[in-house]
Amino acid sequence: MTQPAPDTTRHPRTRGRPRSVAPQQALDAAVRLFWTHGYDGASLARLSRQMRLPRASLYQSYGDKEGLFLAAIQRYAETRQTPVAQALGPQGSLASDLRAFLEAAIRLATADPATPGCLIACVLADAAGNNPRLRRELATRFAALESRLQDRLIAGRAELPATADPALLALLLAATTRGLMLRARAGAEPDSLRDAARVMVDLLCLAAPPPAAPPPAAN
Amino acid sequence: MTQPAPDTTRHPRTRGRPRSVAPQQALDAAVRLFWTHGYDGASLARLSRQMRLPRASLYQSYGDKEGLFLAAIQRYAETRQTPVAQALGPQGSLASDLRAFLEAAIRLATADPATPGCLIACVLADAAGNNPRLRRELATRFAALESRLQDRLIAGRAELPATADPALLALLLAATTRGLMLRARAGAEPDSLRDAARVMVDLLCLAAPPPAAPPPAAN
DNA sequence: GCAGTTTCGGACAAATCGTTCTGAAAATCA
DNA sequence: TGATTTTCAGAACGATTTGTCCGAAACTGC
Repeated sequence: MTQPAPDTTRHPRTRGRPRSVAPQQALDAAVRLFWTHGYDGASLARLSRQMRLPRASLYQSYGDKEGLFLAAIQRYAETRQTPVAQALGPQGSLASDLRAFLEAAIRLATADPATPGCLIACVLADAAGNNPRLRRELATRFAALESRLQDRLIAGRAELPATADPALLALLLAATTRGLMLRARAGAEPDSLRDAARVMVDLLCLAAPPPAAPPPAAN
Repeated sequence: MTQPAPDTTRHPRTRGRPRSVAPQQALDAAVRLFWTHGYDGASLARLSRQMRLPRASLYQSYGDKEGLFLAAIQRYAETRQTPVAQALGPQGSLASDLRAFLEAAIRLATADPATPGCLIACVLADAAGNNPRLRRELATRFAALESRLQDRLIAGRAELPATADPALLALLLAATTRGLMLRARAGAEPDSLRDAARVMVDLLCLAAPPPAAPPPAAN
């Protein structure tokens, strides 16, 4: 009654009554709600309302609240986190790629005042305190980002001090990134975060004397 | 009945029935519970049990759950955060003081497997998502640490690059510290965090050519 | 010993939580 | 059209939540 059934799924046709809202669109609403209110703070009543799905459908699709949360995390990772990681390239110098990465992370954490910080670093991290399954999910997500950073650092190790340990630097960079996003959740000026991020990259890359072959993109 | 009333307060004498447990001791239990389970995850039933105080006494003393949480945050700041900040000295070189500070922070976040991470950076940060009062509390706590770091950096600016901005470096260092503690909550090896912290200090202080007067403590 | 005062201890109330159930609605297949 | 299948829409469930209440207990001052 609310919607004239706008197609919802791309799959040719299913048997029963069509869903009134596309699953991805519903998940986006769940992402926003968890992002804003946290795992415990987002109640099924509000989730059902914002997602425009009856509670029964939520349990049918995701099993329980934890399953819905994990699906929202997955959706967030695909639509929000992956683009940030892709800013790492490689497409420019290591320094410029790192700058682009941190810039994208800060933009993600400060774009919408209603969803400050990072869903994974701020919300999942807290919810993982109790729940072993969520804790494993968090560890996996953290390790994935660190692995991605490490790969980029190895690819650009010519622009790093010779003694640098890519694994350690990746852990450090990931921690700093999350710390900046956490600071955004507490309400920091995006520009000050940007400045701090630039300092971080300068510290990392200016510590290395420019090797024989200077990187393509100077700034 | 449970306890033979072990004095509880230092104040000479109050009128009515003495509290069965010292307020600070009770708050320590609240700190542990919030630290482990988060704000929403720590129910009044468990808090009352672990603190060995009836719920009525909790509401008498702290008004509501939020007030109790803020009191626990205050207690945590006094007993856990302040010692970490005091490691900043100044008592040695800037590099060694920063190393001591980060080491203390990492130790705090990894000492007890039951209370991983930082109560402020991990738990309060999440709870601040909704609550304006908690959000202001978080911003205040964050700013306090950054101010303390900035003071130490200014005091040791001779050991920093001349172009360094202490305010920005303080923001960056605080973010990195919180990111490392967040990583600890997700379950990281303390030693790898320590190594990353050392890299951070090296990046910061080795970027500066040693000035005329070398710092007292070399390493 | 007798008021006065404060906390204890546990029950209680109202609301909200996650979860399940039921019947009507809306589509496909035959 | 009629049978089948899936979702919608919302009520209902038991458990748990925060917050309150009240009599008994334990202390001080007189």
